[in-house]
Amino acid sequence: MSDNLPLPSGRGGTPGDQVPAYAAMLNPPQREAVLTTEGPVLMLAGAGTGKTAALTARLAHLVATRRAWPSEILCVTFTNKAAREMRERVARHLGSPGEGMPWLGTFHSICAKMLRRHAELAGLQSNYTIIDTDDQIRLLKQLISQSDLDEKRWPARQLAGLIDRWKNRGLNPADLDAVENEAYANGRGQAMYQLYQDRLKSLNACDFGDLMLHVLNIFRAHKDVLAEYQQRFKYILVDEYQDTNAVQYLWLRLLAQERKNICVVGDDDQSIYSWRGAEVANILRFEKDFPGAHVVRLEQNYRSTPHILGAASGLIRANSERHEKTLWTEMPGGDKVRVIGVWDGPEEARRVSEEIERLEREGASLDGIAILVRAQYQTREFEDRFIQTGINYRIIGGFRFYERAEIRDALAYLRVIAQPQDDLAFERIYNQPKRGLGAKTLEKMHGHARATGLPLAAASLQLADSDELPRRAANTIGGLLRQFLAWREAAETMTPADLLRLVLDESGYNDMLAADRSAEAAGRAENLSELARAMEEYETLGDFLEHVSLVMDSDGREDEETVTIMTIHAAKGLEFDNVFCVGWEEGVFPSQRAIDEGGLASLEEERRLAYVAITRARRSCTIMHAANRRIYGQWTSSIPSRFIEELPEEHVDQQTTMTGGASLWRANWSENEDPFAHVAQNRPERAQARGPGWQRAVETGYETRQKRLAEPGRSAASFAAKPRSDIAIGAMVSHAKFGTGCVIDQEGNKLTIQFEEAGEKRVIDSFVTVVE
DNA sequence: ATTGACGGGGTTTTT
DNA sequence: CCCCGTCAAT
Repeated sequence: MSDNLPLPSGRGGTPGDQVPAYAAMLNPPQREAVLTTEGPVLMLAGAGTGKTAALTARLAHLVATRRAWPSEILCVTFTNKAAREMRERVARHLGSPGEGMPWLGTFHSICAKMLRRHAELAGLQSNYTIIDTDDQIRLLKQLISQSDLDEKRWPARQLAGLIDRWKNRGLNPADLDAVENEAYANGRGQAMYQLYQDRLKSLNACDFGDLMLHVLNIFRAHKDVLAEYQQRFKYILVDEYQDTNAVQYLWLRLLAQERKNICVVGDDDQSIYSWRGAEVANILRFEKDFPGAHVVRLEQNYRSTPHILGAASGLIRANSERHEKTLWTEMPGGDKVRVIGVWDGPEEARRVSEEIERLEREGASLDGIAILVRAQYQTREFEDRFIQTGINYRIIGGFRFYERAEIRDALAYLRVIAQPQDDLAFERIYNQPKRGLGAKTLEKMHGHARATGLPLAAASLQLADSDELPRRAANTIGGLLRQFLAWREAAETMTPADLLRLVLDESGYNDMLAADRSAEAAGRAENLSELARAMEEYETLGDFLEHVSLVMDSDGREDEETVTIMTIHAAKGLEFDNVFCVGWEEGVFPSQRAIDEGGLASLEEERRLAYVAITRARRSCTIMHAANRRIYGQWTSSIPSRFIEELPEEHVDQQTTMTGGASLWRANWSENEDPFAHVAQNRPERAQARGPGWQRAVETGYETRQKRLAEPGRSAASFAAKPRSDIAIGAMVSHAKFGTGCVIDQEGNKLTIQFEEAGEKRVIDSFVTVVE
C-alpha cells in the first residue's frame, strides 16, 4: 500500500484532508484492496465480508482520484442483479446518476455489446438475434433429423449440452479433438457442431455461449481490435471470479495482459457452478497467472452470528482443495444452529410453517425469512403448506417471466419484425394463433427456403404467390406476411410497447386469448400487458429485444411481505435474518447424483453449497431433515445428511422431534444396515464412535416423543389425512380467498377445485365450506 | 388439425 | 408420482 491517499484516522481524518466517503467505512484489508490500484489484485472475500462494498469503493476511488474515467473501467459481474446493485452503489459514491459506466455489466451483456460493434468479424450483422435454450433445442432437432440421425438415440439436449460445454471451454468446431468428436453420435459431434454454427450464422443469430466465444475469436484473430480494448480499459474488475469458466478466463487474460491492472474478487468456498463449466482452478491459480499479484483476504464477517459462522466454517473445513480462510465476527451472541429431525416431508413443512408463525409473533418480517432447498421439486411441499396456512410466500426460479409461452410468442412476433431472417421466431408463430397452417405447409416452406437460400419468411411469401400451396394456405400465409410488412413499417414510427399492442391485436392473438375460457388465459393476457408495460422504457425494438434475452429478469416484486422459497443456487449473494435449510438427507442433499457420480469433487461442491446455505443467515439458521420422504411417488426412508454430522458440535443445537421415537429411526435405518458406513470409510478414526450427529439424533429421539404425546393436535397427522366425508367430486364449495367452485378431484384432504373466478387451485378441505 | 394413449425421464441453471 | 413430448387415431 504505497499510495499516499488519505486514510481515515479517528473520526475526522487528517487535517486538511477530508476522508473520502467511499473509504470511511472500510476496515484495513478492505482499504488495502481499494487503494492497491496498480497491478493484479486477488481479493479473497469470504461470505458476508463486504466484498461488494470494497469493490464499489475501489471503483469510486479509481474515478475520484482521476486514475481513469468511468468509461475506461471494465467491471464484470455474473448476474444482472449484481451489475445493477453495483451501478447503484457506484452512482451513490460518485454522486452522479445517469449512465456513468458503460462497461459495467455481465460477461454476456458486455460481449453482446462488443459483438454488435464488430459483428461482421464474426460473420454476423449487428442486429443479430440472441436465441435462448428453447430455440437452440428446436434448431438442433431440425439439424439432427436432417442429418439422418435418430433423435431418440442422440437427443438434441445432449448435443446442446456438449456444444455448450465446448463453447464454455473456448473451443470452436475445428478445435475439437477425436475424443470430443466421439462424444456424440459415433464421431459426428464436430460435424453437428459445425452445422449448427453455420445455421446460426445464416439465421443471423447466436446463442449465449457464442457471445463469449465470438468475441474471444475476434480478439484472437484481430489484434487491432484487441489492442483497442486493451488501451481503453485501464482497470479491470471481476466479481465472483470463482465462477468464471475457461472462455471467460481466456477473454479476461487477453484484455488484462497489457496493463495488468486486474482485480478479481471471489471466494473459492462459494464455487457452486462447476457443473456449468466454472473452474475453481481459475481463482486458485490467479497468483500464477499474474505473477506479483497482491493478495488481500477479507475475513471479518458482518452478516452472521458467531454460531452460524462457526458451523459453516467447521463444515467447509472438511473440503480439501481450498484457500484457507478464517472468518471471524465481532457480532455478539446469537443462537446455535438448530438441527431438527422430523418424520416425513409434510411434517417438515409443518414445522417450518410453525416456526415462521412463531417468528412472526416475535415481530420478525416475512421478508427476512428464506427456505433454501437443494432442488426445485422440494418447493412443492412448502407451497402446499403455506397455501393452507395462509403464509405469503414466493418461489424464486421455476419458469421465468420471459420463458412463458405467451411471452415467447409475443417476442417471436417482435423478432420477426426486427429481423426477417429469424426463422426460429417465424416458425414459432406462423400458426399461433391457429390459422389452419400445419406441418405440410411448413414442410413446403422449409423446402422452398432451402432451395432458394432465402429466409423462411421470405421464401413463404414467394410460395404464397405461386400455386404450390392450396389456395387457402397461400392466402393465409400471404396475409400474414403482408401484416408483417405493415408492422415493420409501423415499427419505424411507433414505440416498441405500442407496436406490441398493435401486433397482439391485429394478429388475432388477443382474440385467441379472449376466446379461451380456460383458467390460465386471463393470466396470460395479464402477462402480455405486463410485457407491454415493461417495454415502455425502451426506445427501439432492438434495445428491448437485447434486454429481454440478456438483462430482463422477472422480479415481479410485490408490496406484500413474503417468505422466500428458493434453491440454494439462487440464494447465493443474498442474506436473510432467518434461514431454513430443509431436506438435509443423504440422496437429497448431497444429491443422489453427487453421491453416485463425480466422486469427491462433486461431493465437495455439495458441501460448498451447504456452506453457502448456512452463511445466508444473519440471525438464525435451522437445518431440517426427515426420516421418510416420497421420491418419484415412492416412500423411501432416509438418513440425515453427512453434512449435519460434520457441523461442529459446539455450534449446534439438536432438537430432533421424531414422531415415533428412536425405535422407528432404527427400524428405518436397519434396512440400510449402517447409515453412517460412509463415515466409517472416510474417517477411520470415527468408525467406533460414530459422529456427534448420530449420537445426538439417537439420544434426543425418545424425550421428544414424550413432549409430542403431551401435545395433542400436533401428532403426525400429516401422513394420515382423511378426506372429509361431506365433500365429493362434483360438489360446489366456497373458499374465503378463491370464491366458489366445483371440486374436480379429491385426494385425502387435498382438493382440486375449479373456481369460477380464480381458476384451478389445490386447497385443503378444511378451508372450504359446502355450498347449497 | 386437434385429441388421447403411451413411454421416458426426472439436480443445481446467474447468462 | 407427474410432467413432457411423441405417436396414432379421429
